[in-house]
Amino acid sequence: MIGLTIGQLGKATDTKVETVRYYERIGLLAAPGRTSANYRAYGADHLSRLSFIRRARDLGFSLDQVRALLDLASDHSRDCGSVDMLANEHMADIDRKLADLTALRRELSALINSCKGGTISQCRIVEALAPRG
Amino acid sequence: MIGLTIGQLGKATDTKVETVRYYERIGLLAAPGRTSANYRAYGADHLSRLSFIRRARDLGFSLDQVRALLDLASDHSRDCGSVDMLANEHMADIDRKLADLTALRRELSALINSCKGGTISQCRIVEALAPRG
DNA sequence: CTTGACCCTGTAGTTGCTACAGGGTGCATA
DNA sequence: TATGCACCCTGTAGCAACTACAGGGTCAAG
Repeated sequence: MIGLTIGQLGKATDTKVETVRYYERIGLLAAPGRTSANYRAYGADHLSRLSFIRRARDLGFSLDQVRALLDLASDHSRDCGSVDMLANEHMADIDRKLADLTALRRELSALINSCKGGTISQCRIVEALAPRG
Repeated sequence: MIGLTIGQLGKATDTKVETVRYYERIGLLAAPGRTSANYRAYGADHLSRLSFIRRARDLGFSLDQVRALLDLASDHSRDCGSVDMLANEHMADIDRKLADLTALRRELSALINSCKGGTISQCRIVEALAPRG
């Protein structure tokens, strides 16, 4: 028990206080002990777990994926294949998003290049958006 | 007045019925007339406006951006520079997201490659996520 | 002893829908 | 005529992942 306040924990993990409480509410972070004034008092275990959560979130894992990762990580004797699988699935997600965004970018870029100025009534962007407008 | 039902309008624009009603609720699509049975009856103007909305959404514009585009597009004599600006801002957003995702992909890829199998306790992925875990 | 920064709970807002529940309508068919 | 089915209506609650209050209590410094 090192007795961090919620604000200190937040600062240490770059997490807003409300977010920490939110993680507690949804059962991702265990409820800590309380001081006599009913303040949350966090220990080293909370700090490391929240660090894990934030790092995984930064890498784009959903809260559900983070939960799964935490479950997997807690069993040290388990084969790490399942962790690898989760990471690879997430990688595939990212690749899909990249492809989508790239296609979008191309289309929007073509649209923007088609605009040669003038008034809205001649604007190719507006025209392209509303084919029968 | 061509008298489309909400279902027909939805089919024509590839929009779910609930989504059409949602657009009406938030004031993006004008409330149409009603039949004697209180069914919504849409006209050509609704069809073209909803087409515009859906196309812009497909291109990744937010509803707020769509609203702005619709406002701009309604004034035909206006210079189209403002439309161009909005499109360019959106393009910049896309580029930022692309850069973020690419960085993420690189980081995650490095993480995945570091895993050489074995148990969780030796797993570099878990290790990298929880530096002091 | 007061000011300000922190803490507490609980609830509602954000974005863009989606999914009911609990009803009414319209058309075809037996 | 009844009955079934697909469609329509309103209103509300849910999703992710927070964020932002409102309306209070606590604590340390000056």
